[in-house]
Amino acid sequence: MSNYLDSFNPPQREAVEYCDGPSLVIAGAGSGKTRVLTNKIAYLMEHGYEPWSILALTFTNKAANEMKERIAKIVGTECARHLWMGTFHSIFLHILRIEHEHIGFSSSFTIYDAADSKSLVKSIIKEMELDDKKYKPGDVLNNISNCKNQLITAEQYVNNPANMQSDARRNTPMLGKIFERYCSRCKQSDAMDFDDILLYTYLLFANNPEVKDKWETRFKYVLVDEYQDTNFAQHQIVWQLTEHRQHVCVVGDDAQSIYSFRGANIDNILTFTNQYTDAKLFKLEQNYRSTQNIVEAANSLIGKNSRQIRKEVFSENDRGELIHVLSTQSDIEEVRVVVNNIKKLKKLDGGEFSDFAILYRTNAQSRVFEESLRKEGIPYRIFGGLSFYQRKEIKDIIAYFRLVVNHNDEEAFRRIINYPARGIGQTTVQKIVQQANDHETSLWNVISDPITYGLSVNKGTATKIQQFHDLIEGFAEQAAMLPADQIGTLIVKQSGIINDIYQDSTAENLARQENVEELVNGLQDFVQQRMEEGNENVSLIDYLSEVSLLSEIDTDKGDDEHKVTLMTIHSAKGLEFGTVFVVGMEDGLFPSQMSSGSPREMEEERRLFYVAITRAKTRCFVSYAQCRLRYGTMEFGAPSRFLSDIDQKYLDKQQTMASQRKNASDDIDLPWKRRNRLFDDEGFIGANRDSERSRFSSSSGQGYSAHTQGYSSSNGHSQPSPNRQIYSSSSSSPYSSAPRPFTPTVPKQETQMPQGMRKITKIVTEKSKTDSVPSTSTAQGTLAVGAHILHERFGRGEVMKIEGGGEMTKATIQFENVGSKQLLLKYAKFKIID
DNA sequence: CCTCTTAAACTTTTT
DNA sequence: GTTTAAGAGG
Repeated sequence: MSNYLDSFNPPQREAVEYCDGPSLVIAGAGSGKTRVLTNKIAYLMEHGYEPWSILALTFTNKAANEMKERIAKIVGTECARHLWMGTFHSIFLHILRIEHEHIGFSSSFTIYDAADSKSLVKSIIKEMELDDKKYKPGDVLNNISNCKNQLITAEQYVNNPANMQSDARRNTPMLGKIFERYCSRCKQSDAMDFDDILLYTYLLFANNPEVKDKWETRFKYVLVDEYQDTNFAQHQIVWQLTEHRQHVCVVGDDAQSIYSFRGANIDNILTFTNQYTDAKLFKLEQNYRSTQNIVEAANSLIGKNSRQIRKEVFSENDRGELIHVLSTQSDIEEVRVVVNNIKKLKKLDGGEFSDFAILYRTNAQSRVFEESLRKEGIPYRIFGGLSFYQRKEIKDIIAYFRLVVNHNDEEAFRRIINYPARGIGQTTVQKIVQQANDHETSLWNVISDPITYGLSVNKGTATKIQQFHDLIEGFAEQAAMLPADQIGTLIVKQSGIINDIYQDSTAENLARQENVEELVNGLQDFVQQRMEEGNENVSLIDYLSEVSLLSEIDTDKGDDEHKVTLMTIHSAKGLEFGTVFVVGMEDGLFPSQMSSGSPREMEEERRLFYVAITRAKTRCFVSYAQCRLRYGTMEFGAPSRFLSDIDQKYLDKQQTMASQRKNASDDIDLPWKRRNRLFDDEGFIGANRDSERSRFSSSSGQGYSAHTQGYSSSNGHSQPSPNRQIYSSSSSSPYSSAPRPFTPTVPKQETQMPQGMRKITKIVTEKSKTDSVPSTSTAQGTLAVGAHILHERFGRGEVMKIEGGGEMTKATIQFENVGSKQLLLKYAKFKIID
């Protein structure tokens, strides 16, 4: 018997060792859930289960990776590598690719992200000439998503009279039709959205018993983490895979179910023992993370919910401090108080900034904190909001990758058909879509064979389309042979994206350049890592499969970095911090206005607050502001009702600002200067407030770099990881950028251009030289470089450059009074002088 | 066909 | 206050 089990408490140990039948582990916050899960997997492997016969499902890649690492420490890297461990989406995507022919997709189908889905719904609504006030794309998409999570196909939906009636009642009778079209369009595009991954997995198993048997036989034991967040589809898939052997262990905490908006059904965990009738129930109730005060306060809060599995979470840690409630006048003041507390506590405890987290309900709240932290020179990392892969330039490149891998991908096609601008506009795209719809085929097929599909465009446009077609086709040929990083680099260079992004060095473009470099570095890391692991799957499609399911928190590597963490409560789940600030505790914000409708939703919000509080190990602050700026207008809010849900004996209601100022002299970290500023700033609240904000935002042009900082964290620290060193400084890639230290207040590095960038600029100029036309004819005669012109609006100017040909000919003109402008000669109104 | 300006919509939470 | 959609002008 292994001795590592000795360190477990009795229920933990029982949960690890019980492997004969289904089990449900209810794991209170901080009760060592992950430790139980990882050790159970190790235990299984010691008891005859081969690693590849164990399936462990999580909700985030981060959780999966973390678990994998921890298991590797117990059983060794080699062994751990063969485990089937990952998110529901990534595991089943993998299986779907293997079994693609059973579901009518090619093996290289692509994934639509939320934006793609929305864009497709939008175009369908437009094509059907429906009113987008009545059919809001977001709502429609939600409907579709909910159906899929309930395993309802479009076909079933329209064939169910009940649905048709309720849609008619709600004055949206065409919902079913949109749903159908949406699905057929996805299929036409050989693409799946997130929900499809689960739906098609279920259908694959349901309709192909031999396939189901194969996988059910392979997975001799199935474990699921965060079971409270599974939706019906996920629940059913787990059932499909465990029906016969019933070797399943699910772990979760009903009190932390916070994803019902995404279809998560708390009933899955509440009624688990109904479906698996022999299931054993284990309760992990000892919290090892937090102080007694925090645990008991959280208990008193969650006790206000009605639907839950009874349990008594307790802590044997110190009693600890009370939960501090901070009342502030305004959002600005809230920020100041929180930031000051961080500085004060950091000094007091001598800990790291990484011990602190600021948690909020909505991403929009992060901004003011970000600005203040930057101003104070406090390092921070921020999650959510615009994730790396949602940035325009990144999405554009990914769209190229997708179209190269899957020519039928409609959303990728639409995104890049005219990026970089190649003179194929809306009208042309509309024509292509029209023909594709009429012939029930993909956009790509239409441009591959325009004559057969009756695509009528003028000759110039036809040539441009053909060129685009050949460009993608050319990439595809090479993609078949090259690893992802090489073909990726090739695409970035030859698609013209580089020309577009590196043509000038505005602050915005510099940030985009950094992001593109980061993506290319990521590509190289991806290939490198897989090669090192002996994994041969390093093609573009392998890369896409991975990144399309990545979220930002997953890509974060630098946990050990000394930075304050800013994130939504949702993304904080599973994490812990010494000191936690839960901010914006006001009715309407938290609980959110949207969830005031039903008690069910209100209970979910309460669970969310429970999650927030239980992230804290030693200290928890909760703050609210009496007024805050939202949607650009001032809003006044009452303290969150949840504050009164906590037993008041656990709360320390701190003084208001007025009395705090009186006592400020007692405060070791409020020197005169700052106290003065507090008074000064007080005057700003109101009239001058806007000027303060604009001062912030004017610096936020450079703020972009701070944001990027978060991503390049992996190559931003003073001691670069060995991995990074090899790849980012290699001369084989022109993308290398020097690691940049954290410089919160230093403006742009205009003066010093990174080596790599100069190189690229050179490539660009060389290229545009060879492409450029020395002179061109206009109605007025021949226009050549060096010619002087008189423009109707801009006045006198000199022609500096002429590029492009035919209708697309552009001239760069240096005007005497208004500077340099690019003019499309077809439209520009000017006369040639001399 | 492109780009700049202006108007409207927007904020839950995310794989 | 911010981002995106539609509209005008070149």
